[in-house]
Amino acid sequence: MPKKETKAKLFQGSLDMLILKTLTNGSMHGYSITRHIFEASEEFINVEEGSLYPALHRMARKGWIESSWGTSDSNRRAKFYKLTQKGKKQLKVEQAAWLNMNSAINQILDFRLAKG
Amino acid sequence: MPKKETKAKLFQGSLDMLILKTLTNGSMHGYSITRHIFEASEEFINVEEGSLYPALHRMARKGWIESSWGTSDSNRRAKFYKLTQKGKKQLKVEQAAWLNMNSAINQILDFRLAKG
DNA sequence: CATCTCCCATAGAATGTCTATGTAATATAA
DNA sequence: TTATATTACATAGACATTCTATGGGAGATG
Repeated sequence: MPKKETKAKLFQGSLDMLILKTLTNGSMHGYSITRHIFEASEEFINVEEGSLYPALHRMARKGWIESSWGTSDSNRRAKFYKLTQKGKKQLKVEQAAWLNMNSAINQILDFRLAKG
Repeated sequence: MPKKETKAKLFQGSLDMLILKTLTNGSMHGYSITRHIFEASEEFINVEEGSLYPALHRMARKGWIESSWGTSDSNRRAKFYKLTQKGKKQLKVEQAAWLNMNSAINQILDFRLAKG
């Protein structure tokens, strides 16, 4: 066996935020979004296509992102997504929630009984 | 309306870790576990009973915790759970995964294009 | 011309959390 | 002593999100 691939599973609920954040770097097509997330996370987070596309469609339905067909760097048909104002607001909301939950969880992980 | 209760939803996959960690403080019954988590998180994380008990049963099935009936501080019948060796190992695994994912996500959130 | 990489998409499984509901015993307040 | 609140366990079913698996097509590469 080549490598201990422990397949880092995403915490459910965090993908939207990662996509929104990635799109603050500018309009991007789906495939490219996963590449960015992969690289930005030092190859730790690999968003599966079966997670990505449903998420993008969901987010478009909610008005957080908008799509338009175009041509990718490698000259292929690709659907480009860009953040809407609503999406920018949503990102802020999700980042705040993330920070709160993050600190709450870390507090529990470091929790020590210091009574008396 | 009294308060803006934005109901902090748990990221799916983190509850087991919180329970395991809580039980490192010693044997505890279910209801008490949620109280501990609630207080340790500064009243941010309120684990619903519909989440808690299925989680406990799941974890018992996996051999991470063991249960036995006893009497609570308030003199009621309660099922006490304690960590097994397997559970302690599992906690380490989940904490490591949490730290990795945590740092990966935070990296993305702080991601800035610094090319050139 | 074959293969690889890029790019989109969906169905269905798996998982875990939530809401809602039910039960029951003890503690507390009226 | 009766009503209410709190403690404590439990499950069913809804819901949401991610995953695996699969399919297709078009341009790049050898």
